[in-house]
Amino acid sequence: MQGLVDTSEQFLTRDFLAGRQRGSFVTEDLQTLDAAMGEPVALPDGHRLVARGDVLTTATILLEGYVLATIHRDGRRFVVGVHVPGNFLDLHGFALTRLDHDLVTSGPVRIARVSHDQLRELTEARPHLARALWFSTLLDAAIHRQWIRNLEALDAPQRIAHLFAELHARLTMIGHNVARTLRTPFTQTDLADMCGVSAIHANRAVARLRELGLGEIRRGALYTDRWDDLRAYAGFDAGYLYGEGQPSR
Amino acid sequence: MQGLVDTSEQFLTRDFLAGRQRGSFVTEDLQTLDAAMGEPVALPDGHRLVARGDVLTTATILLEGYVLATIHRDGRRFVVGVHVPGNFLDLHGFALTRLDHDLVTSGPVRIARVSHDQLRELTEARPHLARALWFSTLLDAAIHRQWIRNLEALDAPQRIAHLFAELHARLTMIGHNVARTLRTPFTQTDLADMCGVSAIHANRAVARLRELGLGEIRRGALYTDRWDDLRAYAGFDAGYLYGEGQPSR
DNA sequence: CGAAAATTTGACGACTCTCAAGTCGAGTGG
DNA sequence: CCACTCGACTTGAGAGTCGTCAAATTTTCG
Repeated sequence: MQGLVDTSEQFLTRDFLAGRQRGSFVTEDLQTLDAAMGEPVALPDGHRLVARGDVLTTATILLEGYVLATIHRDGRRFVVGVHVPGNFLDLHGFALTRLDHDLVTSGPVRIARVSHDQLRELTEARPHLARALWFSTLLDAAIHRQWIRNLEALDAPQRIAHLFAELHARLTMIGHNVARTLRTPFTQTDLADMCGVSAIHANRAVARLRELGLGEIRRGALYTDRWDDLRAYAGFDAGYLYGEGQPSR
Repeated sequence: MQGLVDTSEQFLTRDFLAGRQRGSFVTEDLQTLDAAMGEPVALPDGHRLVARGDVLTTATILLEGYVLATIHRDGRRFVVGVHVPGNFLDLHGFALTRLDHDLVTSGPVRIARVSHDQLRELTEARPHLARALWFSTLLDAAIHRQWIRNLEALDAPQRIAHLFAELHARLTMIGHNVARTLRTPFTQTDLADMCGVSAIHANRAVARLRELGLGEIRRGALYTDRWDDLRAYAGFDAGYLYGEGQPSR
């Protein structure tokens, strides 16, 4: 039934900027980038791809799975970002040399790498590609800003709802089917660290969403058929994701 | 006494990436960028330079003063970033076309603009300049990540302390003298909106810092001679600002 | 001086944290 | 198949942080 024709690895960059207005970014740029990438690599859960302060010489694209950006302090972990397939994980390190955070897999993951040297050549030869790569890092920044707003504006149940609403939108952009079930490898502790609350309180927040009938979260998966209500509850507005639909207002 | 020789406007980009490892970014690039910029413009307090969703055709550098990045929701304002002189305010709009947030002056401000068209020419002709501009937006993102961590990890007094510690570091990089007094135009309501707490609670947090002897905040200005203690209290680590000193760990 | 804005204080309730204990679930060895 | 075990999840209680409402005080500025 499946596997007769496997196109999933035909283009490593298939999901890169998928669902976005790629603008003057042409197929040829994508193919060139694709050709520069190394072989896909599989990594297990909990693998640290990059540590804060490491000097980077390659950039990594996420093909499958989830990766968390974390900052540690006094033994506690704080999650400052989530990557989904199609994201360059450490492209910030191309210009910054080092990252200010760790990158850790959440669940099994597949990635592919491209060297900074090749990236430098490609970007100098292809302005559109350079623009697209820049664009993708600005997208990260826009998501960061939304997370800041969420932490400033929302309580715990709303933050968790917003997180899943965002993942729903981002995964939809890359063609995942998340109509009624959004599966993730996240434990409630992971959710807590992403939302800036204690694990115990995250549990109560999950219970609250269940009470409200907005969704049921079990072992990382959110089951719901009320996405609109969930989004409204979280104050979710997809503008900041710069999807190819309408502008942000 | 003043004004005999005014060098402050000789280079509009004087503070751009000042204090950072500008790397292969050469003086010639700076001068070229400088030449492309329009005349400086003065703006009053509370002026909105850019509204969320506006289609941008220019980029703006901040010459003097402070500008807040804000997101609004249900009539409430949330501050997601602060700009100091030398920052490009809306460079994200160069690749994104629109911004996901508003940019509003806090106190009197001076800016200068450069058109996207000129910027496009410059960046395509000068890879180093393109890299430097990209770098500066990644710096914004790194600051965003730190703010996320702060909101996740710190209580109100610590958040305010961290904010001033960050401003101290950023202003020092561009040569401001903030040895014992850091002046800002921020009201306690501004501080509250930056830290994700109510204005009343921000007031209590300010009082707490005074009680602890870490500093006195009056009309936006922080008076202290205990910067080290303030930084320790806030868990401040300058690595994320990518100053030209040491790496982030 | 007088109006408006900013700051301060008090009271009470809501949200969230920590400590402690108990339950559930998947995988292991007998 | 059952007992065991470890991690994840759940629940309860008490305390700390923070939000809101209300009102007083101080500062700014026309």
